[in-house]
Amino acid sequence: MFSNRWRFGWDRYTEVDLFTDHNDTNAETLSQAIRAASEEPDADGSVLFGHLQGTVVGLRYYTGVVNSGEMVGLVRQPQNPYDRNAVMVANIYGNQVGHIKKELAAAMAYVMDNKLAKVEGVVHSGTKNKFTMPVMLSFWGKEEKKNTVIEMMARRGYKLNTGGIGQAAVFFFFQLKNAFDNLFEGLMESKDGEKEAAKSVGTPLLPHQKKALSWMCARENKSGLPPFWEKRGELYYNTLTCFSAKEIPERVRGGILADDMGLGKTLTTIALILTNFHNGKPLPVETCVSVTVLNLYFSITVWCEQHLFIIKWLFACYQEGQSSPLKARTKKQMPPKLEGIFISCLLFTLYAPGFQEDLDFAAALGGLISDTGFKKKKTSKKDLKARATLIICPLSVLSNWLDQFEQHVSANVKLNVYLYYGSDRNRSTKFLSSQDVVITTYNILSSDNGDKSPLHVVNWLRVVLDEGHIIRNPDTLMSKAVLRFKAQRRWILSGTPIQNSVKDLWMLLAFLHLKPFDVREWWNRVIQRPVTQGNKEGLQNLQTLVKCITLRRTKNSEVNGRPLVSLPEKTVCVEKVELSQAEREEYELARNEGRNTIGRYVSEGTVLSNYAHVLAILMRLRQLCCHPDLLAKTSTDLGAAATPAELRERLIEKLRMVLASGSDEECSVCLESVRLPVITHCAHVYCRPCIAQVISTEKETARCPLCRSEIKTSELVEFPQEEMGEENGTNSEKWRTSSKVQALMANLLRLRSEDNRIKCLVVSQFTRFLTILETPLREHGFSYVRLDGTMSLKKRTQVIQEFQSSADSSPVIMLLSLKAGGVGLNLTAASHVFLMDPAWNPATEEQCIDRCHRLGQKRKVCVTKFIVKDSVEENMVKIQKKKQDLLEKAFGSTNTDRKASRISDIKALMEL
DNA sequence: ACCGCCGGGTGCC
DNA sequence: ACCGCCGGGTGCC
Repeated sequence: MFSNRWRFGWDRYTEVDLFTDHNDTNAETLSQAIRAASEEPDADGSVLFGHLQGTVVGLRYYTGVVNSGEMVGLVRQPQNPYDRNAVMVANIYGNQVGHIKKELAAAMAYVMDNKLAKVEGVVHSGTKNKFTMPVMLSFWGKEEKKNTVIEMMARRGYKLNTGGIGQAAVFFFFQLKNAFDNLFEGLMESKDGEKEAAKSVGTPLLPHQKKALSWMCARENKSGLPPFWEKRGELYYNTLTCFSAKEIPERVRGGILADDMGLGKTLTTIALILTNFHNGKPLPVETCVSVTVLNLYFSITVWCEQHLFIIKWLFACYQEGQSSPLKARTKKQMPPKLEGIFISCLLFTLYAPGFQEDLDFAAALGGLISDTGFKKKKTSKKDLKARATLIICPLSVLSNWLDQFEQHVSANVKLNVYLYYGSDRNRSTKFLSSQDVVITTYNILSSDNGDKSPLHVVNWLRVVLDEGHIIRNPDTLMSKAVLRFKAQRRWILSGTPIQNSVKDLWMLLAFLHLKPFDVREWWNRVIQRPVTQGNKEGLQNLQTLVKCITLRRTKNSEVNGRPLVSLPEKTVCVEKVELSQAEREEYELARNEGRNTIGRYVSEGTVLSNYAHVLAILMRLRQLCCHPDLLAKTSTDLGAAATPAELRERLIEKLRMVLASGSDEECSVCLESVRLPVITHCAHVYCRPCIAQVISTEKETARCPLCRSEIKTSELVEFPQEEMGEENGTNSEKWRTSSKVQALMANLLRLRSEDNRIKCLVVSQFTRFLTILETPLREHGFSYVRLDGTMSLKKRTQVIQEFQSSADSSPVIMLLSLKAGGVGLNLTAASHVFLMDPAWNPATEEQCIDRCHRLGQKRKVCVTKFIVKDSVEENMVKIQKKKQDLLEKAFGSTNTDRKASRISDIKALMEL
């Protein structure tokens, strides 16, 4: 019988399958096939064409089983020797279940091979017999392919059931975003208790850091069931995919630490590395103490009679140790009886200077203590030899990691940290594996790609992705590289795990090997599509999933009723500024003019279609509040454009006007400040991805969210690249002051007279205003630096370093553009913040203030907001308050609400 | 495998 | 006996 297997090869002898355990090898290739099949371009714009009841045949030849309700994967098998149209059916873990019946397979093969549709299967009723079973197929694809596919299938006698397919509701990002904000909130409750860090961690941990450490250790050590798995009788059952397995599903060892910036993710990670080695023991590290002991041994043969026997014993052990494969470090725990001698030895070193180091002996001694003193438990399914933790971070924080290791690891502990960076980096895998920590950057990763890259050969104990949201795009080289690491434990550190949409999460879960969602198809079907279609259940599942693997605390979180971190007091005061006679006259003129125009729009009901103009009017007023010279000279009206080129020119001009001032223009789709701005033919500005999303969802019927004019992707106008970041020289022939400038200078001079080392942030949305402010600062001899969005990364870090320096010569003022820099910016050297002009979005202001009011701030922080009396600014502040209220109860607000509130905002601003 | 399909055996009722 | 019917053999692609 056994030989039949070979003789008959592909033949139909059932023995073949009974003898072969292809669960492992075949499942892997099938999984790969499914993965490959679903790694097609994003299925985002897909619509459901229809359903079809099909049949899976040949069940008896395969080992894969399917439960009622379980999803299955459909993979084309063009190489099948019996039928080149074959479509294989596999379960979630990639075990083959059977084939699609051949006539249906022939029809499907055409559709699948020509990428007309993606076909998905669900087995609704359980297996009635051993030979075939029904499968519900659904066809998904681009709207324009829909009819082709339906006709195609109909011609072969398969009528797609298109009934009951409702048009998916169009959900804008912000509605999801609200849900996401919630998604990552409150992930703190009832996690584990606190855990003390190993002794080698030199910095005492704060309570919330001990909690994080405890949670992280538990995530690495405990072997409970992963999310959505439960035990049902003898089987493990996945409640989402309805898949069940005999073996306990592999648990994700790791997760996402999504604490807010400044709560000490780095320190906690360092503590984790030192505290949780194999079997929950601390990382064995060399300590100077042990080295000293050996020095002693070699330097003095007879030192103290009462210790001689121990030294002899140690030496004996050392020799014995030579023959056993010992861990080459001193474990932190040592037998109590030895502690005495270690201390004695330490004391002795004070009297016996000039010893040579002998690391070999130290290493052996260390190994001996752990291996002979404490017998290791043989619990290892895992590779206990894995030692090194690989940390990948953006270049900008690399030095921070090195500093933090320096700072937080006890002085007497020697931790091997290798910086895998630069062209002469050590590529020896043996060397890398032997390190305690290897640090590298995402850039190195994308160049050090390929299977033979040293980073991909090493068996890591742990891989940590700092600022892990960097890999959210799965198409990048580094994302692909990150998935191929061999590691036992995987962590993602990120303050902002979701930036735009659910899609951002997939890469993170794939990196963590959260099965089955590491295969894109299952993720798309179970989470992404339900969620983007606004399915409550999908969102709930996502929430559960995230909750299981994420720890997130914000600066405002509380533990046992006490704030996580206590920051110095922060006071915010508003300083009302009176305009001068001349300024007031100019302002009133502009205001009346604008008020008339907007009033007309309001009564005509055309506010939203003239939105760009309304914004321009408001901008003009806001600029007048700061400084008369801020006014943009160019202000062409969008009249009837003669030619397309002319229209384009005018649109660009509009866009330039909105952007040039550096104001915080907000996209009406995502309600964030615009990224990659584009302007529509109706002159409304959006982020390109946001408006592209709207257009792709609504297709031909797409309309501008603000004015409902028809919009097309081809008609979106971008800002010409060469003009980006171009900063026109100020027309500073004759500089003049303004009331706001005066108010600021009065404050700065007063502060300097109190303490000339007080550092201030001076913040404006208008970069040109910052330029104007430079003149009086120079005149009064203030040393200042400037940070705005136009500066290169290198320049930025340099400026920040200068400003943060405590040297007497360091600048005391930073001119800061409101939007410049990421959230990570650390400007704790400043204790005073001057906000020169109110922002539309109060969160932007908060974020800016938080750059100095954050962990590390030692002084009280004083924030001054300058607001011009009787002006648009005062009204903006009122609306800000209202917006904040709205934001707090963010859920339930619909797009129409937002539009209505926008119109009423504008009316309020103009006091109409 | 409680079906369908195939092909050989068979042939009034 | 160029059909129908019966019953055994058989069975994914």
